[in-house]
Amino acid sequence: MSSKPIKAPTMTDVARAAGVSPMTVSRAFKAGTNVHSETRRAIVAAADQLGYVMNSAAAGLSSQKTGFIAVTIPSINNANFADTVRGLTEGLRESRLQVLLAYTDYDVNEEEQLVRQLLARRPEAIMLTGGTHTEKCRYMLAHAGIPVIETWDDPVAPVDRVVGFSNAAAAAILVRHLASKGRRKIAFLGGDASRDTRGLDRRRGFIREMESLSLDPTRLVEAGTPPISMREGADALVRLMARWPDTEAVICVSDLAAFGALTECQRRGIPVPGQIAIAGFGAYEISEICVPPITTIDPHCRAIGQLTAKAVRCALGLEVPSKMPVRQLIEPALLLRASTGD
Amino acid sequence: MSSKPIKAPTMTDVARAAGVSPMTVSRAFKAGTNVHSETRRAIVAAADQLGYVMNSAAAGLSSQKTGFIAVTIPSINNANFADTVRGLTEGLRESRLQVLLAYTDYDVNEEEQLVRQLLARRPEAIMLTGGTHTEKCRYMLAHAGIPVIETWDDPVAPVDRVVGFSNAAAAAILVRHLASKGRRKIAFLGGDASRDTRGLDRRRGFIREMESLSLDPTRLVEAGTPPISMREGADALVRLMARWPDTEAVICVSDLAAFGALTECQRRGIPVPGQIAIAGFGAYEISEICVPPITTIDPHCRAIGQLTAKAVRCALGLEVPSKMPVRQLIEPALLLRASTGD
DNA sequence: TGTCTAAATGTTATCGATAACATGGTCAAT
DNA sequence: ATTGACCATGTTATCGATAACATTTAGACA
Repeated sequence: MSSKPIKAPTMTDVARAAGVSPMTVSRAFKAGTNVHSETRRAIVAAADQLGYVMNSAAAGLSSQKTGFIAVTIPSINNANFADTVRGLTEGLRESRLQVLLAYTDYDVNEEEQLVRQLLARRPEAIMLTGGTHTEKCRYMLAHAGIPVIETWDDPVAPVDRVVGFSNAAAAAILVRHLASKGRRKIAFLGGDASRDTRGLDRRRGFIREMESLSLDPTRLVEAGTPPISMREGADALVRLMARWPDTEAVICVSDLAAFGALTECQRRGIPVPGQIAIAGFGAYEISEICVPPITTIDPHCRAIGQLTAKAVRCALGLEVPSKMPVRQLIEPALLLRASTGD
Repeated sequence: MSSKPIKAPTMTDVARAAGVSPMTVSRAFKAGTNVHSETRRAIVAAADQLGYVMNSAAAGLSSQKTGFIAVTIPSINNANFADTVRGLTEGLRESRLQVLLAYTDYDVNEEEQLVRQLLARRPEAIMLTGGTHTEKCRYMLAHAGIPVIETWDDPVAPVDRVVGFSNAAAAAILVRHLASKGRRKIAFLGGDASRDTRGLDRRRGFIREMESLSLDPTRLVEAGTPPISMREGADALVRLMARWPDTEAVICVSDLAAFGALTECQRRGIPVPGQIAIAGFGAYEISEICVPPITTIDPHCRAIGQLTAKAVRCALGLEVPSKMPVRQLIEPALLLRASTGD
């Protein structure tokens, strides 16, 4: 069936079948146009009969409106980014804009390719996860002539608009909390340095805050290539305890790594939080439901998506008043759980 | 910056800047064409300088090749579908095809909308998750004139090609295994009936196999609207034990629900697998790493994606020999773990 | 009745690229 | 010198829709 390339019907075909001009068909498919109800009915009938599906590439070319916004996320298998996309989709539902998704695999070079491909389809705006890009990528974005929204970060030199938070500050919150509970030998468990700039920012925030509290900031364990899996979190905990057996707390780059570390403690009979406290990042469901539940940071993923939607609407003039700060920062929340003795 | 709608440069702009005709620019960007190396260099330089990005809508219109395939998945936050997409992407890397992703939220009406929007962009093939669609959706797919691949299912009346497995048979495998271990009072924990047809198929397979073993197939707990969260799995376990306190095993529609149920047992001091055995579905990482690890079914997600890629290449004649069965069934694997006493 | 307005529809040009064909050069073989 | 093959490039028509303008018709109102 698929092997016969029966050419898909065009608007002209529908027009002929309905006995009108192509322009009338075009209007019939667009809301808010003056087409006689009977004519419209005949056109819709003809279209259904032919199995007609509009060619939106042609429509976009002609009208210069493609009706979608592009979104890059690091991974399609991440509850945090999924929530952000959900918030974005919700916030755009009322408008005529769809979301076109692509994932970068936590790689800025992959991102550059992707951004090129996405911009080639002429989105009306683009949302990026993170504020670190290749030079070429920044240049393309800046010259695309559309609103660009960087999220999940607080970039020093934003391309355009920002909806995010400081990953470094979020890590610092955890450090301060653990220190306030009397834990002094605190480790950071994260991915290796080449990718996942948000994870790197968290590590940077960890180091800075440890220093400012006059604590040793060198207990850093590399768990592998981001995204860090639960297994990698577990393995890294083994290395951590081998090298620094007296560690009193570990801050993990994500809840998934934290959960992996927790399970390893369970397998080894290390009491949590008795001997070691564990904290994660992201407020994933697992951190709430596991036993014991894990202290974490909630970055308000969905709100990021919703605010991004608003930023897009403002930038495109779909919202009145169309004023809104170009840089929107969200305050992450600390969720205290049993894994840190709370 | 984004507020000034500086029109993006076109191929004609690049041509002018490089002192050649637009056609030469077009050729310069296409591999395997004869363009003098110096000319090409000048064109690329001009394009970079202008921040030129090709308009692939126009290119697709003209060449009748859009260079992408459409993919619908139920959710962007699911490791199983993510793995399938990854396998697909890998399998398509060598070809000129990109993947365009959209998610249905486990809703066939949403899927219909989505399929219409995707077909409107004229993909060269489309992959769907599941074999259940609205009538209109099937009609559109059948008339799109492109290869259609239904996955993650074994549909009775496929639209075109299939790469999948029987969800019912997979559930039956679990039933047989638990029965063979002497468990007779087995429950099924799944989502309510209106959505997620793959989950429904698993339940159907559970009931049929229980009946054929002369066991009571009526211990069915509804955990909420798919996708079932860990929390919903935990809550459902509470209801299950309230209603049928003597239950000896529970098969969950996914590993996430199974893990939720497991944590609830831990909170309530119910021994697993001592009092109750727990099995999941999907071979998610969590089922392997949690304590105790959970018995599950591995549907070979990535292989589904890879085979789909191959099916696409065959259907489009990119592969020699371009012969391949139209219906590819994969055998899910049973992974035995401690949660069922293995 | 005549004039005006709005609704309903058609006509033409255009969006940005590429296919198909046309053209002018270079170089080797005859 | 002639032929032909091939390379490099230009020209024209076209993909499928829509914007902008043109036209026709029906009804409202003076």
